[in-house]
Amino acid sequence: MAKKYWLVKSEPAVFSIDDLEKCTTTYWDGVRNYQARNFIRDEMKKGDGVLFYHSSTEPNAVVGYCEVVKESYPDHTQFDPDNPHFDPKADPTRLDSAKRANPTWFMVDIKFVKKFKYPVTLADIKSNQKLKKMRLVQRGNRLSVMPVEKNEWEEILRMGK
DNA sequence: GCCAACGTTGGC
DNA sequence: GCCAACGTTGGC
Repeated sequence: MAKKYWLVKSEPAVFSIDDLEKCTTTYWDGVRNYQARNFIRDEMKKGDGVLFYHSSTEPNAVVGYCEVVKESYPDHTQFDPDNPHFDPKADPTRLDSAKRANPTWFMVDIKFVKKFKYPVTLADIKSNQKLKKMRLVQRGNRLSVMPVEKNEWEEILRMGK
């Protein structure tokens, strides 16, 4: 299976590339969108490259990249009423319920690889012809996890250094 | 803070 | 199954 490429969004006020650099490896929890869930559950494989994008900040930018180090497993935060990502529909009141055995939401582990010397801003991406087709810059795309083409990955790494 | 886009929910 | 209402995302 060929290596694939992804982009994940994070608000740096919540979790930034610096936070990832500090902890090195983390689980990517809290994805609550079915399309993004399917990418995580079915398609993200160990060794895949993941661009790390800061959203809702100034400037919005791809700030580095990381790597998938553990493939999909249940996102435990869906079951925890005290967690902001709690999902009452996924919640099994009983620990042995079928819902816990058949979870709705999944996560992967990602590991820090590199912080860009030059963050690749949203404006940079929009003004680069080679990146016109990126899902990130297509109309109304709110996915927090999305696939990236190999040539787009290479171009962004080239821009960020 | 505004608002467009779009996913989800719930009444029918 | 339709669709209006509502909530969230995220750029500006």
